[in-house]
Amino acid sequence: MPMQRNIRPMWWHGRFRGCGYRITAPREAILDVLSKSDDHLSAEEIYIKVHTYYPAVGLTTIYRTLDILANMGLIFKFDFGDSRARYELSEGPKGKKHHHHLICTNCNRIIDYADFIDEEIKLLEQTEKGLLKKYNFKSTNHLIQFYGLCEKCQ
Amino acid sequence: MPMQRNIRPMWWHGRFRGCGYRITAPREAILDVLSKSDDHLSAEEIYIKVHTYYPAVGLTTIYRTLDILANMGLIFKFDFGDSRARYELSEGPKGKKHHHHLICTNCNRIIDYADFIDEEIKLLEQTEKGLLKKYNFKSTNHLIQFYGLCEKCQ
DNA sequence: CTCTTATTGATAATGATTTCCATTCTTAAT
DNA sequence: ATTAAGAATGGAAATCATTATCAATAAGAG
Repeated sequence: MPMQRNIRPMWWHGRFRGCGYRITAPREAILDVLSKSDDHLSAEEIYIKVHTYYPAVGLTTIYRTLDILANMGLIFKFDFGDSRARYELSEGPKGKKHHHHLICTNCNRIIDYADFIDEEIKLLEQTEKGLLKKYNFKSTNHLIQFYGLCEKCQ
Repeated sequence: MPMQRNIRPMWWHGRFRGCGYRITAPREAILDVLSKSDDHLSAEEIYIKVHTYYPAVGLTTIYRTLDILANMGLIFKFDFGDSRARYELSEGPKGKKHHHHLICTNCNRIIDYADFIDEEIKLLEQTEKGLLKKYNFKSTNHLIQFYGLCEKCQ
C-alpha cells in the first residue's frame, strides 16, 4: 500500500538530494504542512496534520525530519518558552518574508511582525561584522524576540 | 539543625519581602551562588553548587526559587538550545552589565558581549515604541542572540 | 514564645524528545 | 523493469528536564 506521492519535483527536492537525503512521502507531507501553514507549529501539531492524510506516519519521523530540515536551514526552530519547540519554514520560494516575533507572556500568543525589520537587519549586519572582528565569531543566524503583553492581555 | 544564615540584610531582601516572600536559607544560598558566578548556570549546576554548602537543599526548591526570581525580574532565564534552561542575575547591584549572547552551534559555548549594545538598545527601544503603537503590544523585555561558530570551532 | 501558613524536600508524575531495532521503502546499478 | 544495499520508518521503551503532591518544617507577625 504505497502512499500517494507527488510526482512533480518540488522546489526543495534538489537541495534535499544534494544533501544525500532521500525523498519520501512523510517528508513531502511534512514540508507540505509547513508550507501551507502560517502558524508556528509544534512537532505534535504537525504530526496531527500529517496524520490526517497519512495515518501511517509516526511522531518519531516528524521529529527526525524536522531535525534534518532545521539543520539544512529549510526551517527555523523556535523556543517561545512554552516547553515545546516550534517550527516554521525559513525564507525561500514558499517561506514567509523574514520577520521577528512578539511573545505574550500571559496568553502565549505569538505575533509576527516585519515592521522595522529593515533597520533591525541593518544594525544586526553591522553588529555581526563587529563580532567577527572582535571575537572572531562567525554568525550564521540571529534571533530577536520581544516579550510582553498583547492587546487582549493588558 | 538550623542552617547558618547571613544576618545582615542583603540587597534583595527588601524587594523580596515586598513581594510577600520569606527569606530562607535556600533562597539566600541560591542568590549567593548566582551572584558569585559569571556563567549561565542551569538549575542542576546551581543545585550542585548550593548542595556543597547546604546538602539539605533539594532540586525542587532550586526550581521553585528560580521561578520566583525570574518572575520578580531578579534573574533572567535563557534557552540556548541545549534543552535546559539557564539562569543569570539580571542587572542590579550585583548583576553584570547588560549584555547579549553569542551561541556556538557546534560546541555550545556562550559568549557574552556588550559591544554595540548601546546602538542595539536604542534601536530596540524605538522598535518597542513602534510595536506598542501598531500592535498595542506592551513589551517588557527583549532577547537578542547570535548563532554561529566560535573561534575554535570554525 | 506561639500560632499561622509559607516553604521545603523526597518521591512520583509529566511530557517533550530520543533511542532502539526489526521491517519497509528509495534509489543506484544492473 | 529487477535487484540489492542501506537509508528511512514507526512503535515501544528510554531519557531527562521540569512539575505536582504532600506531610513535615521553619519564618516571622503578634
